Amino acid sequence: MVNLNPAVHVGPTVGRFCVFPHRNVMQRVPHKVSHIRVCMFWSQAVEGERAADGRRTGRSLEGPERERDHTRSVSLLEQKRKVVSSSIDVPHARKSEEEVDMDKVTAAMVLTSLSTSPLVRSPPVKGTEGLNGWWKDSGGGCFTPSSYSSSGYWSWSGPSDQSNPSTPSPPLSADSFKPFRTPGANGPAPDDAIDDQDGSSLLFDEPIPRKRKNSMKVMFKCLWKNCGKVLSTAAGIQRHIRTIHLGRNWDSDCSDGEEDFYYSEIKLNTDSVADGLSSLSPVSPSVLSPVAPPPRSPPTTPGRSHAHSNTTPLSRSAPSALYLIHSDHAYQVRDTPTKTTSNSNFSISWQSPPVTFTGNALMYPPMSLLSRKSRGEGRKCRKVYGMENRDMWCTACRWKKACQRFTD
DNA sequence: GTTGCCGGGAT
DNA sequence: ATCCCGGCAAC
Ligand SMILES: [Zn+2]
Repeated sequence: MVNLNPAVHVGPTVGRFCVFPHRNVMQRVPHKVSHIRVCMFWSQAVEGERAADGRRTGRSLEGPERERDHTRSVSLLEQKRKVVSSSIDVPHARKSEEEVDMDKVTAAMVLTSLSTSPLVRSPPVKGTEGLNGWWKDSGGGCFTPSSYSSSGYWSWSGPSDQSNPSTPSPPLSADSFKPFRTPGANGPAPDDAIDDQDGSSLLFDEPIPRKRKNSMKVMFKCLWKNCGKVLSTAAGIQRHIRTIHLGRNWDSDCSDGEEDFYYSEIKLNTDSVADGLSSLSPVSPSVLSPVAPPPRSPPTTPGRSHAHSNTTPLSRSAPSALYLIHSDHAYQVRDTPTKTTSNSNFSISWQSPPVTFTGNALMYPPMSLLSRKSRGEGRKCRKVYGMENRDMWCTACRWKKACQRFTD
């Protein structure tokens, strides 16, 4: 369509040479209606929730003449959210009673955490919709049994090695799931990485039941006046409070949770292992290792100048971005130098970032606001080659992803 | 206004 | 997996 006949106005002498974009001009035909069915990851039982939305993208040339017609987005978001909550306990099959129960509990917890907007822990999402951002993330992370493998990055792939692509996620989801789980829940699950002793996962009153990074040592401090005892396990501190201060009986059985109010979690930053390489271990190390070998905490991201330096050692995706940048260029059609990083599938944990926040009440605000990622200032393919040579751009640029040719 | 690119949709 | 785009923040 749109023939743009090259403005070959035959000049007096020569036809003016003109480069014009003949890129895949007719690539996207205006097409049909797409039902936006928001199929959440594990529940797609949404019916009646569809919006027909004729959205065509006639893209005839470059930029400015694309047309859009409908506005959705907000309502869409709304919908999604609804989906989540409405189908929150759509279990699959019959289960034993306990399990069903467990599901409910889980569901309840999820709901709870959805509705109580997280106070601190402002994830680096947009200012406007912190909650949404958060919600999205946890959605991906928590609810999917085998979430969305390529969770973070739009392209990842080890050309040759690559264990199967769907593996990476499990630890991930499992991990993020943790907070929402009831201690005994998974029956035989040998879970419990260091950080979550049975007792502690019960405390949801605390704003953030989130995953902890491991360079932190978490302690629990009794807040009872004049006490100030510090124990290393939640169970311990609970017991302490129950017995010493509340005068309850010793066996934990029915902890009505009251003691939760009297202790607080503090984290000691034992961050010493710096080694950057160790982090190559495929999945987020914290989850796998039972003993939480402090993998490393990148307080500052070495590579990219702008980084999203987040003071907390649990910084957001910075580190991963780091190796991603150099290691996965699979999509890169040309200039693919080599593909460093021998193997080790990096499946990046990626989703954890928003989840990170560690502390709770005690956490003083070192700086809740991290600088937003600044734009890399170097010019990129787009600028260099210009719109009209779009097919000289690197693939990433063409896809509006982070440029891989001119990395900063 | 433009540029870089994240998040996510479509295929 | 690949391609594309909406939209946003940084310019
Ligand atoms: Zn590029």
